[in-house]
Amino acid sequence: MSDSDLHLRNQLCFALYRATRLIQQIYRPLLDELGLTYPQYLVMLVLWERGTVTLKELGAELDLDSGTLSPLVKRLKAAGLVTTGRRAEDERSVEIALTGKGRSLRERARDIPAKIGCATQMQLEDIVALRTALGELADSLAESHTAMAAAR
Amino acid sequence: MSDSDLHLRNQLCFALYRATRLIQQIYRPLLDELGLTYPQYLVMLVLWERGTVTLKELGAELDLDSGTLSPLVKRLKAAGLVTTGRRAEDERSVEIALTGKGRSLRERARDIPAKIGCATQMQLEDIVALRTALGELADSLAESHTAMAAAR
DNA sequence: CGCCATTCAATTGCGCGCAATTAAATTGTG
DNA sequence: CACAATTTAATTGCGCGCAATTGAATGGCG
Repeated sequence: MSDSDLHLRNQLCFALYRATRLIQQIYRPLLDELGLTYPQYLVMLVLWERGTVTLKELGAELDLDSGTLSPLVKRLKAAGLVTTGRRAEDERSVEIALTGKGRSLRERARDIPAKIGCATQMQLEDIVALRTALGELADSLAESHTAMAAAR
Repeated sequence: MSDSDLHLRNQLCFALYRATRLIQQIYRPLLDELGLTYPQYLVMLVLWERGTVTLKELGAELDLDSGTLSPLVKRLKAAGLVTTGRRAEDERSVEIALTGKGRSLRERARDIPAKIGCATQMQLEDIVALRTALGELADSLAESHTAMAAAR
């Protein structure tokens, strides 16, 4: 344990924070053309995979809660990309479904990953390795977090 | 280029986004004890290294602009951790300096990196490798971004 | 020197993230 | 069945991030 641990550039967390914001700046002009923000794009990715999801499932997939997702989905709805409605079997749940417009937006998003990959200047295998390492880190952090929450 | 590129879990960007938010959730209870948010903590790290910085230098270090930093510094000032003032040689610049209270807060922050390291469940060498990879990614993204901005 | 361009910070507006609260529907239990 | 506990969303409030605008100080150039 040394003082160097408190140096900004020695912190994994700052490296994550910086890389995350920089990569979102690469996405921004591409997503602007689709009229989406980055979190909205993530929601659309889930919908393009599944067609229909509940808000709760969306939250589990993205690690986000209703405080973030409710207003976000409301904006997607206002943009005509999704419809929402309570589930008949359980009226607590909200189901979110793609509209035709929402589904067709996927075509215009198709070339985004390639453009991003280009900006990273990385080999595909390095990207995959980094993604895998980050996924494992996130999983153990999620575990630590729920363990700490349970201890309270 | 296949459709799988549009799958959420195949995106490096989502792995970054998720890991960043999860690690900040580990920081939160620790920083709550110091009365800091995570971005405020980053600013304090820079100040603990340098003692005094201008807003511009702070922005260069953290990749943040005055729209984010001005109100953030105002809150640190309200908390009695820093003082601010215009530089005599150039009245456009704002200099931010630690107060005694701000400097002494460092003692209470000293054990945070170790606690975070613990939560990651990673070996130190793996953490360093990941941090290095993220730094390189961020650097090439920053380069792509300025290149694209210049093209406009 | 006079004037225009540049630099630097502050402000405004908007969309997240997230904690905390509220409200409604459902489930579990006596 | 009645009633308490749980689940699910929506809302409120606050602090970022970031684009865009504004205003003041400085630098450059004729």
